[in-house]
Amino acid sequence: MTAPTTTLGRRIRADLEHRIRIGTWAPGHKIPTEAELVAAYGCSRMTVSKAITALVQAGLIERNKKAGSFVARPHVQTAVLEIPDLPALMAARGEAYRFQRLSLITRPLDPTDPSEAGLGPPGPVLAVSGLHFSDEEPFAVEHRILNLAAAPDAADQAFEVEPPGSWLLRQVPWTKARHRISAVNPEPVTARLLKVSPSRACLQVDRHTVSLAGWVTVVRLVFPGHRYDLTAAFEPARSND
Amino acid sequence: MTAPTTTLGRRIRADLEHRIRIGTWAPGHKIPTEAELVAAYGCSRMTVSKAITALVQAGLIERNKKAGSFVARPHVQTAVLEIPDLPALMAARGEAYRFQRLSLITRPLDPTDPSEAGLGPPGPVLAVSGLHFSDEEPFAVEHRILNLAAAPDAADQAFEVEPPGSWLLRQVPWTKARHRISAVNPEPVTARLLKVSPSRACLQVDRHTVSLAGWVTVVRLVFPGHRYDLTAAFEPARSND
DNA sequence: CAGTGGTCTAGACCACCAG
DNA sequence: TGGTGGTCTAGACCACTGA
Repeated sequence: MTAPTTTLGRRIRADLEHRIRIGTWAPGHKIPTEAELVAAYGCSRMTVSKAITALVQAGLIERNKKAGSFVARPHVQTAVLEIPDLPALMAARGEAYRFQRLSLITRPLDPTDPSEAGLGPPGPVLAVSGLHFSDEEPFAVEHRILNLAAAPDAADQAFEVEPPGSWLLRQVPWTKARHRISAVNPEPVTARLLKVSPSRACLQVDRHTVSLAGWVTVVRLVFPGHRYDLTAAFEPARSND
Repeated sequence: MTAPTTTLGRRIRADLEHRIRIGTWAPGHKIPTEAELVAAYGCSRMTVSKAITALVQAGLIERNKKAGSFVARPHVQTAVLEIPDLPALMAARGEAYRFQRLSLITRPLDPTDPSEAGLGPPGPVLAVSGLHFSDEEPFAVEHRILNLAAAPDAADQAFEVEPPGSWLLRQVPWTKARHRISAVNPEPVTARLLKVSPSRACLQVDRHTVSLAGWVTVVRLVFPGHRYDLTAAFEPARSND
C-alpha cells in the first residue's frame, strides 16, 4: 500500500528480485508463471503482473509469450549519468558561478557545422561561444549552435550572463539528446581559454538535443580533466522503451 | 494491446506525453485527475493509472496525493551510458579482440588500494592487470582488484585469455556499480603500454561494483582518447527509485 | 492448439494531506 | 475532512508462439 511501507506487490517484487540477485535463479532460469505466483501468494493476477512488469523494466526479467518469464542475461551495463545544469552544479558545490559570452552571431547553418546527425534544412542558427567560471577559474569552454526554427525566442537573448544551456532548459524543457563523451587534447585556443597546457587531457561532452520541433541545439563542452569528471549511479542491463 | 500496436493505455500515455512535450502543458501544470481522465476516455481507472505511472517512471510527471499530478520540472539531464563488455564491443565492431594478462597476484587488501568507497574488511583480494587489444592494437589498460570473499571462484581463474570483466559478468551477473568517467594524462607505464604519448588525453573509467555479497571488484580502465568514446542515448529528468 | 503473458474492467478500501 | 492517488480484486477476452 502507500503507507505501510510494504505492499503485497512490493513484497512479491522484492522476493523475486532477491532470488535473482542472490543467484538462486540464475540468468536464463524460468521463473514461475503468473498463475503459479497467484496461487503462491494468494493474490490476484494483476498484482503479480505488476510486480513482474516492474522487474522487466528494471531489466532483471524477460518475458515471452507461451514460453514464460525468464531471468534476463545482462548485456551491457548502462550507467545513468547525471549531466546537470552547470550553474546548478556550481551552486551544489558551493562555488561561485559566472558565465562569460565570447561571441554570438546569427547566421545560416554552415555545412561545416558539426552536423554529425544531419541537422535537417539549413535554416538560420544562433552560434554562441562562452566560458564557464567556477570561483573565477575557467571551468569549461562551450561552443553551441541553436536552431532558431525550433527556439525562435533565442534570437532575443544576449546570453551575456545566463548561459544558453540554462535558458534552454527553461524554454524547451522536454527534449531528447544524445551524448558523446570523450577525452581530447584541447585546441590551442581552448587551452588558452581554460588556462591549461594543450597537452593536458580534457573531457569533451558533445550533446545533440532534439525536441518535437526538430533539432534544438548542438553543443560541445570542454572541461579541464583535472577539474571535472562525470559520476554515474548505475543500473544493470538496459532500461526499457 | 499486445498485437494491434496501439492500446488504450498506450494511447492515453501518448496523448499525455504529447501534450507535455509539445508544451501545451508546461512544467508545473496540473494534469487532469484520474477521475477526469476516466471520464474523458471512458475506461476504467486502472488503465488511466497505469498510463500515468509509466510517465512518472519516465520522469515526465510528478504525483502528489490530494494535490494531484503535475508536469515535472526537468532537473538534471540523465544520460544512459552503455558500458559494454569489451569483447562484445569488439565483436560488434567487427574487430578482433584479444586480452593479455600482465600480472596476477593474490594478496591482502592493501590500504593504498583505491578504496575510494571503504571496501570494508581487509580480506584477501586478487589483483589483476591486463591489456585489451583490438586488431592487435592496444586498446585499453585494466587494473582490477577482485574481492575473493564475494567471488571466491576467481581464485581458480588464470585470466590469461578471458578478461576478468567478462568472467565476472557470467559469475556475478546482478550487481550494481558506480562509475567515474574522467579525462587523464596517462602514467608513463600506461602510456607505454598503450603506445601513446603521455601527453595524449586518455579516457579513464573507474568502476566500483557491488553485489549482495559485498563489493565485488574495483576496476580502472584507461583508453586512448582517440580510440574510444562513450555514447549515450538519453532521457530527460531522473528515472526513479 | 493450448498455455502464456497483455490488457482491460468495475468495482473496492485506504492513506495521505491541502484547504 | 474530503478529494486524490495507491493499491488490490476476481474476473474477462485476446494475441502470440512454442511444442
